Amino acid sequence: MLTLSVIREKTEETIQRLKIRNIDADKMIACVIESDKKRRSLQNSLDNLQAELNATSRTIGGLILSQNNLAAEAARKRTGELKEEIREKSRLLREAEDELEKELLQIPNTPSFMVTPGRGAEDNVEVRSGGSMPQLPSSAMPHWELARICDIIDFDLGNKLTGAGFPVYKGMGSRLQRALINFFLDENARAGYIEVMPPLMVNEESGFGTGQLPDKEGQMYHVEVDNLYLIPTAEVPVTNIYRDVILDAKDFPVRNTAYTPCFRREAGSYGKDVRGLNRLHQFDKVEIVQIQHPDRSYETLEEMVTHVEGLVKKLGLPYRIMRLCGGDMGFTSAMTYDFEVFAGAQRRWLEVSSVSNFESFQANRLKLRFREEGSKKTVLAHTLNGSALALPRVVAALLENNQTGKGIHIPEVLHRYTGFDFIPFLSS
RNA sequence: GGAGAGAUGGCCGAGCGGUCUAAGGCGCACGCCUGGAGAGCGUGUGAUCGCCAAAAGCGGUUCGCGGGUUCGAAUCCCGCUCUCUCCGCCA
Repeated sequence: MLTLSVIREKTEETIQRLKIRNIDADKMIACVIESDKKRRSLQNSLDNLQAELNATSRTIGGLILSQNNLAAEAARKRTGELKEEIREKSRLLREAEDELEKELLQIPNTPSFMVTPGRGAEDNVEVRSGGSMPQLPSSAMPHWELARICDIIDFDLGNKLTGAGFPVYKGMGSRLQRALINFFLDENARAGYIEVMPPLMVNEESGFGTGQLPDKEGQMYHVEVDNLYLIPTAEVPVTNIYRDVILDAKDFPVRNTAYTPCFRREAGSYGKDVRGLNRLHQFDKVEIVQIQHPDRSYETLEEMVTHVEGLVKKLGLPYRIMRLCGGDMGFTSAMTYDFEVFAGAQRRWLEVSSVSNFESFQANRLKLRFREEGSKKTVLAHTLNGSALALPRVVAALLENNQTGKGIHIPEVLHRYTGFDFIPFLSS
């Protein structure tokens, strides 16, 4: 949610930034300004009525004690009138507040001026790339075939237990998952991120804090009896650790990393996009989160991108880093870099990480603030997060790119975690 | 799941219809004292909204959350949430 005072004070800048998303910002912002004016005027007159009521009430006790019954009665009558007016004004104020909130919630985050305007994925900007493209024979198999003939991932079995998009990892496949999770967590810890293990379900407040609620509840699994949501990403519980928190400037940067399964309904997805590991309802991901001073959040974003790039490099995967254009960015982000790795058999780029700066958009919902040294004023912090990394597509690319006629080579950095360096095809 | 107790400022804790503008303590900040520190003494001490260009100042809200009673609620009534204790169940 954008901050009202910023919309009020930097109206033109806000509109210009929103236009990077290719949306009609003028009307949205004009509406908000109008509603805010209305709200403030109501608030002001309500405050005055309350002040008079308080003052009058305070005199009544004294008047009764001094036996001034006539004056006491008059004062009583006045408070009665005031209360009636207050009731009405409060109702109007609440309506105005609800209206304003509704309008504010519909406005996406303002992209940074560094973000390129654009409509969709075709306008994204490739920032850099690395790794070498695999040279595979035409007989190379996609990962779902490889997973089957190595017997490391069983999609049909998952289908039986739960449904499509819930694979069962077996044997070396299961071990590979664990290895990747531990590798990522260790690398993140070395870079200064403190590991946390959050709950996998969150309440409504948390869903609201990071921007999944309202409006995007269709993407989350909802446990109705207890009104809890299965997390779509560790971003939700980890960032919400800092909901309603006031930090000191010297606490920055706050860095956390967490491994969690992630649950996404992915309603409406179909076709080759969802083949094999390309899109799942449950998948594993290691997330990094930072809370940073507004002056330094973009440096931090670059630092996080470099860190994620290091992970991809160590795994030896061919990658490219895209800076998303305005039209392709998520609702809550001010700037996002996507990491894509190339899966050699499918000959497709697969997104494995998304690293974003949310500026104060989430912090405003979370009421996540900080105080400058020696200052009394609270200021909204900036939140950032990124995948480091999401597993399924990494596994897809590893399997496809490292296949030989006999099995799959495991990258060197993982050997100490897997305990093996090669997954052989089963002799049929 | 059953029974009981409770939720007060950064923390502990008093208050049980007007003097709450929330006692007292701890913590923290500043000042005095000191060669320096400590002790001691003094002063201050949250969040949030509005008025104001801003600061200062003034006003509103805030004693778990939401309603109600009352001229007036931390205090009385109703509902909800959470915590603790005991019992039950259980990895």
